[in-house]
Amino acid sequence: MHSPPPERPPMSITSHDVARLAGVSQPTVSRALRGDHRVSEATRARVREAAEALGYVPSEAGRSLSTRSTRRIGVVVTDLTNPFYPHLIGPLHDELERRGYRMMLLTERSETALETERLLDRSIDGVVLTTALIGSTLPAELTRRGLPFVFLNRETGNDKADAAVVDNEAGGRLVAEELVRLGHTDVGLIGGPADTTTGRDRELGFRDGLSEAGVGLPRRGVRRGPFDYGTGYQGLLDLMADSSRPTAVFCGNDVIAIGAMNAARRLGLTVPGDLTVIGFDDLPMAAWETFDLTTVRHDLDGMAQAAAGLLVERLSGAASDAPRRVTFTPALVPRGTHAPR
Amino acid sequence: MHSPPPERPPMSITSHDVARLAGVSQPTVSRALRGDHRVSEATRARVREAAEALGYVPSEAGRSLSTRSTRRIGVVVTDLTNPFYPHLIGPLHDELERRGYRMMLLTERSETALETERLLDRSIDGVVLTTALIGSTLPAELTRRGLPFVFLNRETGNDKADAAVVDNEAGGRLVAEELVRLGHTDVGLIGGPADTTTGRDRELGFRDGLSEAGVGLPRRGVRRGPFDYGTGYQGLLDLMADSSRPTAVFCGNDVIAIGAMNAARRLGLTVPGDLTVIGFDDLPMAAWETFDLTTVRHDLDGMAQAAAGLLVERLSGAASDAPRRVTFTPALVPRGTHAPR
DNA sequence: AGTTGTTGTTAATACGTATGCATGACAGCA
DNA sequence: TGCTGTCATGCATACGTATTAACAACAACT
Repeated sequence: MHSPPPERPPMSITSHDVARLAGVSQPTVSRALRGDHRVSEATRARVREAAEALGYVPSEAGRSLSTRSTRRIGVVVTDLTNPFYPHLIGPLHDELERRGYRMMLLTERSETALETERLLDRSIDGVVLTTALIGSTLPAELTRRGLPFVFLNRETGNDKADAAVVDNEAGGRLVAEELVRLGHTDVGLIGGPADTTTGRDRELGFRDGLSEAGVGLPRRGVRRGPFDYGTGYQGLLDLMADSSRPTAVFCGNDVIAIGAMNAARRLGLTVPGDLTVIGFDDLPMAAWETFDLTTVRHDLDGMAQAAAGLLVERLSGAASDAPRRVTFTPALVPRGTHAPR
Repeated sequence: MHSPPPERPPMSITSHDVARLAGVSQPTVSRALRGDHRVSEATRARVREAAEALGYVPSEAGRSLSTRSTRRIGVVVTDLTNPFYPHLIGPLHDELERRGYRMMLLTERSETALETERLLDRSIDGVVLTTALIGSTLPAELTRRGLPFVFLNRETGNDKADAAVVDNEAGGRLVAEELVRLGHTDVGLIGGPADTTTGRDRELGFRDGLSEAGVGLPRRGVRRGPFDYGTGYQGLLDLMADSSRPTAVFCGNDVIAIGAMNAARRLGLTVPGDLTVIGFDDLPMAAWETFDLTTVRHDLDGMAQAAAGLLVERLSGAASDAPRRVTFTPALVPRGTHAPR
């Protein structure tokens, strides 16, 4: 069974009520409150007063229906409890707000048709994809339906679309160069998923950097998994259970690195004495004394702002047709978890 | 040169298009797709087929306008980067989803009139308040406007409304009793804001528990601040700069406790050797080896689910008028950060 | 054969706002 | 005084869906 029909939701004030009170027509109310210059000052004042008195708030649905735009942006994320995303979404929210848009968070676990419908019911004007997977068909679908979108942080690899991303390869290479400089020859990698550009490209750059210096990355020195704590924790346990223990490990992001450090602690390994650990992202957490994590920093705020800018410009028709990419350059932040071999 | 200003947003399929293709009227499409039993099987099939073929997705605005309901819930939060909230919002999102509602995240810094409007433009059917402040006028305003809401985690103290909360006083008392049992007589508190029920009541219970055992909590042994890392970090530095250094500190939540532990590390204090630290919430982070934090656990998921349930029931009119409270009982989780004096 | 249902469908309309078009008032000008 | 133009406002309508009421078609009773 279910709920009985919710009789009549409580009355609410419409522009007609305001019009009646102010002694004008409904369209005049609309124009007056939206600052249309064709309304006389006297009338505008009267309308404002009436609206104020009644506590009038324009209906979002009515406006959307009429203007065919919602001033709302959908942001697709999978896992909010991963600290990375709040730090990405915070600045994104603020920047969208600043540009007159509201953020609508869409926490999608999978790309079911049902989930996709939520993007297509015209309740949002555009989409920010932060957790795109390589090979995802969602972007193509959005393009087909004419719903503008922008990649933030991750891409799909194939789709040509607006994007704000870090140069992940460069970041991976930075870490490789540092490890080489420190004299490490037995290195490990606990990377992100292979079907994400962030996972793939960081690994790619890391491998390139190593091989240029003649350092190998054996297959059994590599573990991969979701960008979360568990991946780092289990990944390090696995790596260390193997006969060829690495002296340094590059982790796909800070959260993985923190998982790895905790596992190291459990194994009684000191960092960086017994093991060098390097992360990626430079979340605030990385700077905590407990971790003091050496990592790769990039401009998370700037990236989020750029994505918001790209999308909003496209929505306003100000953008050219060609997709635009904004790439941020990462930098190594040396802290306390790396040491010479 | 390129696309003209997108005067007409790209065509989109409406129920009229589906009707035309299926050779029926628009209302029939509406009924057929929504499973109205008065539509014949044959017609329903034809309509479904047509809808499928055209890729029809009903317009959310149209539906909202007509039904006067959006199946959307606004969730008010201040700071997403505080790990506590994602852990609260995750299960909340899932439970709302399960009950057929979508979550709309409203990240509000302040209670300006402008912000409040977003709650009142009829784009949401109800509100979950997770960061209510004691003395806030927002709940009264919502009541006045007939917008149902529920308190989750925090309350305002005065308003009588549905709420899902922990017994914060009991939690604080648990900690006091444990510290007393361990023989601590010089105790400190780094609490949450005094204008939050979570901050106030945990302190209240803690004080009660202490005084019942004849242990005092001197004014200079108390620091308060936002429920964040910085509060814990600076709070502990301050406490330890004072002449009367406590041997144990109760922190308003886990995030504060982690800040405090990091400060302890900076000061060269060992935990729990030199200092006992106890938190509140039992976030996953608390169990990390690095912290191994003794804390107070409560059922975060259950609380979020309860809040969703209370609100949805009220929306469906199934709830009685009387406000209902669901209170969760906390329990001490002994880990590695507490020790006898 | 006439009445009464029953079933499946359409027509008309409501929801709240925004906008193109028409209109009325009034000033400026000759 | 008539003509033109500007300004402020109202009228009619569109947006997309859901719902009420009306209506056919047809079966089932008297």
